[in-house]
Amino acid sequence: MERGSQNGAYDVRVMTEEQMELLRKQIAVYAVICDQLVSLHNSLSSFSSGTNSMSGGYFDPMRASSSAHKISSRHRWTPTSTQLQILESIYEEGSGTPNRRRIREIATDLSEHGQISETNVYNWFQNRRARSKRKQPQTTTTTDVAEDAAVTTEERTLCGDSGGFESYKHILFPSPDLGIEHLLSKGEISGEQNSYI
Amino acid sequence: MERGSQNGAYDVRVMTEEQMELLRKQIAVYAVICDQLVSLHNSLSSFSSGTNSMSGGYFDPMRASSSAHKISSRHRWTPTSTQLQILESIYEEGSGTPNRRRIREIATDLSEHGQISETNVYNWFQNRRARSKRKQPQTTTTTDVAEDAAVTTEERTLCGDSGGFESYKHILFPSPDLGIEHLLSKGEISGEQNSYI
DNA sequence: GGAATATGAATGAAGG
DNA sequence: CCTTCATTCATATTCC
Repeated sequence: MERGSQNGAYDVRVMTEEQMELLRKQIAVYAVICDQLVSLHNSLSSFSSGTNSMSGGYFDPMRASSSAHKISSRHRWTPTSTQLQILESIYEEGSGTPNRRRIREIATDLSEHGQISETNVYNWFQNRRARSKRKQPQTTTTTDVAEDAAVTTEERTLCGDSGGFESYKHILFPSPDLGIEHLLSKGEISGEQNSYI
Repeated sequence: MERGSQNGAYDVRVMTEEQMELLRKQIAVYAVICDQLVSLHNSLSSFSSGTNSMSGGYFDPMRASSSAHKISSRHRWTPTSTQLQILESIYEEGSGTPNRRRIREIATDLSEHGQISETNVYNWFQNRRARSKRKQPQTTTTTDVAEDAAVTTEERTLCGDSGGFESYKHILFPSPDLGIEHLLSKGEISGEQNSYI
């Protein structure tokens, strides 16, 4: 890493005051964003549930951050976040079937970011493709259910669409990096708060 | 090709289910980010000010973030009693491995008694089988369990406070569109070598 | 109210 | 490729 370790023994303090300040501002920005999102979430839940109040109300933290994920992880390989990002990128690139050569490349590349083997990469692509393909054949035109709320079935299920979010690259939300000055503009942000810290 | 392209028929709803799901995911992502930021903030304040941590007045992270974990939650399908009975019957029937066609049949059949998808049926059989298999050999010897006890849950290293701010190395500020899947899937934000700064 | 349990769902890996 | 299994996670429920 480029973060100067050549400092010698003194690695304790790695941030300057300005950096610290910057960090605080960023924290504040995220706090604002989060606040807005909470509001949004609230409106969203009340909106989506519509007739059937209970089911639409809660959402899925989906293993967001609760488990610290064991260190040893003896059996199953689990891609690190960096690896996952890279893999997703490659997958998105469209080069549908990475051949053996490509697999090897990718594995070598990813090994920079954590333990990985070619088999892992291979399996990952296999599974990824299969999962994408296995979109639910039941067309998700579930819009009709809303009117029919008379039935006592409290479970307005959402069907198992899950997993098919390979195309979420286009997101509706602004990147915090972009929104930062806008959100904080009232303050006096000096112009160099761009890159993290 | 024909996969759900006829969505256009229903335009009353501005968001499709997928978009909604996407939004939920993003909200969850921001929740995670915000949570990390709060931790970071805490470390920061306790470090720098020491005397008066709250006075800085940068913002109050408002515990919303901790609750933000709960912010989203996707509803989980639950079979109705009728559905469960039918499923059990089919399972008992001995046709142990319902293939794709069978699954589809069952799903169609069960949809008469409540919302259900093929994936639900599939998962149900998978889980049912696995659980049956595990229950059986459980009766006898339990002597072997202790062999590899080294891997307990290991406290969450997420907030390695101690020194305070140097722990920011483990906190990254992912761009939401990039970090979405790994944040949502594993939440292993800490401990990995994420390159930033 | 928190631990223990049951269970739906996600996913890496194996087999064919 | 496709299917299946094993493992793990997250949530809902229940019990103390």
